[in-house]
Amino acid sequence: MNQASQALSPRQTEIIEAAGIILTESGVGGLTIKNLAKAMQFSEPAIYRHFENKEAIIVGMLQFLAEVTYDRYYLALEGLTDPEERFKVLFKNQFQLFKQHPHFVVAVFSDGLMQESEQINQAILRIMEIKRNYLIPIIKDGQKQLQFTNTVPADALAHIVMGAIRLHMFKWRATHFELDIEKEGKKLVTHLLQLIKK
Amino acid sequence: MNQASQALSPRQTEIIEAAGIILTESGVGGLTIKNLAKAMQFSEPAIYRHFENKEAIIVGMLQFLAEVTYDRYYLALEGLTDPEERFKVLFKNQFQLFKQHPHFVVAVFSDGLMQESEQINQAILRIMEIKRNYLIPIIKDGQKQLQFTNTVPADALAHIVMGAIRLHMFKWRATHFELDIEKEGKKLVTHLLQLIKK
DNA sequence: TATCTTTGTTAGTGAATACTAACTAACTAT
DNA sequence: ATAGTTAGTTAGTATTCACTAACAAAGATA
Repeated sequence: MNQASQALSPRQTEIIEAAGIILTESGVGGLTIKNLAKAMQFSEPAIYRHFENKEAIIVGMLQFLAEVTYDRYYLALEGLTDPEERFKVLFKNQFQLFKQHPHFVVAVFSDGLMQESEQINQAILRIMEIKRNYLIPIIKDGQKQLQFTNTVPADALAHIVMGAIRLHMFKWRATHFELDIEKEGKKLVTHLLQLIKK
Repeated sequence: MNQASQALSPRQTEIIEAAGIILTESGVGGLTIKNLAKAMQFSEPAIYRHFENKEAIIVGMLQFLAEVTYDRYYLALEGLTDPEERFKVLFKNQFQLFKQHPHFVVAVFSDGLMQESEQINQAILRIMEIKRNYLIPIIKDGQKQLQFTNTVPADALAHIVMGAIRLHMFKWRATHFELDIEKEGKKLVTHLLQLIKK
């Protein structure tokens, strides 16, 4: 069995993906070892050949999400210099990513996953931090170039922007992924830019 | 036993308050009938003399929160006409309310509460709607009086504002209610106003 | 060929959960 | 006084959950 933060085996990846599908379709309450085993088409104990316990599966999923997020944003922003363009691309990529993997949204918003696991708690906060670490330099850069407003500090702007995006995804999930997250998201990003531009 | 959306008996109110305390201290996972009975200092079956089932307790709590929210904002805004002042007072009141009853925040953010209960889901969305119904007229009024920007539609502004406030409360809960929600909240409201003011 | 490792199986455990059955003491209305 | 209602009790149920023990088959390795 692999250790926590090491590379995942193919089987582990499969299990994590199955967990994601269950999460999307049945919510937190549906994510049981029994359902997971059924989805994998093998017995419950077989799950424990690949993960120490249920917590490790969820942490693995969140860590995988964190890595995918990090890499994806890095690639997308590579070579771009204009703050407004970087801002747009960052969120366009986020919406694309979540559209492809809606269970990521369920995972990040699912409080029930936490319960009493500090590890899971931390993993969720880390994903938010990754986003923040991309966003803050973009905003600061925009402020320096006098494209974005300087009347509000960069971290406050980042808070407002991230709050709006989070709420957007919350609504998307509340509608059972029916609204067009990319189209509506693009509008939201435009509005956000109108507000923060000078 | 009282019906769902009727006035609560004193005992029901006590149970709901106990549920709130448990929610704050132990999270969603801690909110069991056993713990609730222990907090009430009587046996588990006695709970069922006052509520049909666990779902009814949670729905009762959320409905109570909705009513308190609605009444409180109404009183606070009574007589005020200036949009900026109404905006400030609305959120000041919200922060005060949540500071007094931190479990409300846990309840509203707790996805685990939902699981498969459409009733609970609806109750949470209704609380958000109440806030929105207060906020939108304030913003529209501010736009009409040319105090707030007209470059972004009122509902988009409301979305951005509510997202920022929600994230603020999320962070407050993530720090186990340690940060000063009122003080930091006031800063956030100032920043929001700086953005949306002409 | 013989042994070890990997990855699956069947069968089952203990703990927790929401909830129920049956009973009872105290209060209340007639 | 009597009968009904309210609000509690003890004891227990069925179900679900994460997880374990013991075993087996297949492939890798010596």
